[in-house]
Amino acid sequence: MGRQTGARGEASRARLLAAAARHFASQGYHGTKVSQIVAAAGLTQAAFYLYFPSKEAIFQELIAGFRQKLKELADSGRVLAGLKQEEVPQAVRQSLTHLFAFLADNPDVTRVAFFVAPEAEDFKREIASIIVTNMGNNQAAGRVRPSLSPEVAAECLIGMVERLTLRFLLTDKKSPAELADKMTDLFLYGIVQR
Amino acid sequence: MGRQTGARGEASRARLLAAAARHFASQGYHGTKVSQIVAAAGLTQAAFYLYFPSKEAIFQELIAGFRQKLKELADSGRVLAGLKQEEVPQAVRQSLTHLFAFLADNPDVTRVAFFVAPEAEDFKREIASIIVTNMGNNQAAGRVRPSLSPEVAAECLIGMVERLTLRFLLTDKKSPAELADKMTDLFLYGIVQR
Amino acid sequence: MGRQTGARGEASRARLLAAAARHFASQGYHGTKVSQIVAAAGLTQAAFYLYFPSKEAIFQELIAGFRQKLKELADSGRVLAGLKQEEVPQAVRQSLTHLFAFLADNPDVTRVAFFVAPEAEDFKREIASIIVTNMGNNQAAGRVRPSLSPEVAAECLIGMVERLTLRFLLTDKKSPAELADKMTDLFLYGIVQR
Amino acid sequence: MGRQTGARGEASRARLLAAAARHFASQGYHGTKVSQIVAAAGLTQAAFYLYFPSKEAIFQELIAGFRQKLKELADSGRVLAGLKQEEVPQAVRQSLTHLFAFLADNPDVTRVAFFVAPEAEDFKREIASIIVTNMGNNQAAGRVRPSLSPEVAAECLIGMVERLTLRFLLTDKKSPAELADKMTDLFLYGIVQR
DNA sequence: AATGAATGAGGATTCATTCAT
DNA sequence: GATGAATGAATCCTCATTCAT
Repeated sequence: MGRQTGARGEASRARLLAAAARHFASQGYHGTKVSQIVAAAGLTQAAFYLYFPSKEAIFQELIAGFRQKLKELADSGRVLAGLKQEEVPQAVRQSLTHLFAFLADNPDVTRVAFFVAPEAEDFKREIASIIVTNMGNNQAAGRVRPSLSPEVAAECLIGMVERLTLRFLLTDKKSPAELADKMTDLFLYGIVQR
Repeated sequence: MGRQTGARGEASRARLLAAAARHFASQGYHGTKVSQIVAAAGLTQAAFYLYFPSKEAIFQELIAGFRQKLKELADSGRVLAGLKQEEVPQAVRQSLTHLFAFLADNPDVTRVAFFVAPEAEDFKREIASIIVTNMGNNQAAGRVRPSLSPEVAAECLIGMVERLTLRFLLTDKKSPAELADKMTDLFLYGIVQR
Repeated sequence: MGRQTGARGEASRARLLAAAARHFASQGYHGTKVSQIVAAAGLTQAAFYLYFPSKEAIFQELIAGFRQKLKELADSGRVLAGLKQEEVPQAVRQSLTHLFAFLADNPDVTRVAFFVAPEAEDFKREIASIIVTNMGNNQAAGRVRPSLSPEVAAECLIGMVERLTLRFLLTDKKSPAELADKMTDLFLYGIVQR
Repeated sequence: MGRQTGARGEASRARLLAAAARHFASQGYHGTKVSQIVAAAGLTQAAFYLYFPSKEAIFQELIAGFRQKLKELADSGRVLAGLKQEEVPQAVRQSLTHLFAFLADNPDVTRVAFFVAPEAEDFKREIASIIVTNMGNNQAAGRVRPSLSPEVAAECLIGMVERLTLRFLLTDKKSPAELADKMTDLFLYGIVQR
């Protein structure tokens, strides 16, 4: 809990974080016991408290960095307004690819931050409001249909990402690029054949 | 566990279920204590076990009926294939309205069954596979664009419902009809201005 | 921790209090483990928390009543000023007899409230200030030598009671009456032969 | 545990002792953590065990020297018997002045040895028995009133010193000389106006 | 139909102490 | 002369569950 410098301590700390992510992801916060985390990290319970002041603290640390990064990625839709009509799909596809790639890289933390943290809902609302702003701008720029509600569209976007991530990404069923491709197609043009 | 007949006992049982739904919805399974449920129902802890064999059991009972009903609603997209092209939007809108209305009627149980139950994921997969089938049929009937993946579209549909429910329905921000309307527009035609 | 009515619960509660007093008295607060208290009371640890919200709480409850009673007894020196000179010794003797009798009746709690509680010092200061007031009055009434400092005399009085209690009363070496008698002689007239 | 020679080690050891005294004095034995002692001494916990075999050991070392010195001071009442009646007050006053001065010089250790050590009681009994002997001699020599019990008088003396020390000396409210003066007056002549 | 009283099993956290470096 | 890292053994407290009444 202080200033460990040695590589040995750093490694133990990292093992604890990884083990915690794994367990929190699959069993939730209350379902995860400190005893399980330390067992998975090959340490004793007392050692846990050398690196984290509490179970709550390791949980928070796990999602803190993730959140920051995700907010940045959510903001990538910002640029659409400046593009030509025909460049839009490619830009959306790329943003989503980056997003999915990041999530696929951190599967456990993604689960924790998205689905198990009690603050997940607040977090998603923050993300949503970023998207709402961008969606509004894109609407004003004539890139998005005027009949749509930016608030609703933003939530739908998040909902789609959420489910696709859980269903195809974290299960290694589809690659980030493929998923981004399919989702872009649906989100931009809808399902109806015209 | 099932031979209570008197009206008094039935009422107590119902109070326990309602209290449990409220608490599970807002604090999750592990976060909800049997002591809280009985306190909210005006009974003692021992009385709880007169009506339910365990905490787990009351939880399951809470979501059982909900699941059945929801599967029926999910299947309402089945009819699309038989419709004329111009009747599709209205039919989708109506299905979603019914769905949202049902969810809005059971806000606590919706939260529990959708967001707190660990089996929620399995349940959603069941729902998804129903939708996949219907989506495939609609695609074959030329109602749905052939480039779309039914699996992906089904998950997206669920994700949208999920987020909109959580965000606008359970918070009384939008009516079932309004939400169905906006979502239909987006899901059928996408966001892009053509 | 709620409203137990039954005689059974009341008895368990009383056993816990008695056991706690015994252990706190001989081993101090930190030295006493909840496990020891419940073992002595013939209960399990969980039962402890049926009656007291915490170890700290049972400790406080133990000394609360004791303090109140003791403050009353400390104030009994008040009446001296109205007495004739030759009645003073008898009055002091009687006050001390009552005091010692009370302490002897509650040996464990006396030890706890006087010697193990961290707030014991504050408590003694309260007692001291009551005595200081009375001592001052008695001085003004010509019953107490003017050269004495009431503050110092009050503390000395407390110190004497403390040591005599610990040494002779709680060990059953002297009766309250005998102790009061000897202490009165010393406190009133000092040790010097004239 | 005793072969440190260097000045550096000696200084660390001294810092540990001083820090321990401070903490034991204000928080008691169980309330003081080894981690607090070493933090106050600017060392790590492992270093503690370079100088002391255990927490208990540093505690004992702290009070050992103090006890020896105090027993000598307690014995200073011995000489009264040889004095003329009019020299007695001055001699008592001087003894007490020395005693109080010593205590004031070692405030932390005084608190520890007098009020926190569990063996403090045994120690005080030793002191008491020295005083009893001297008091008996002084009684036989006609310096002390024959009606007094030496045992009781000795305990009262200790009780007075205890409280006055805690209340006025360790709080810097009165000087050793002043305290000795007031206490002598009271102890020799009592409170009653004749 | 319900309660007062109790429990077993565990859960997070703390602390004195150790040891390789 | 000192440290980083780790541990074993407790400790307080919680909770779902039981049972005699």
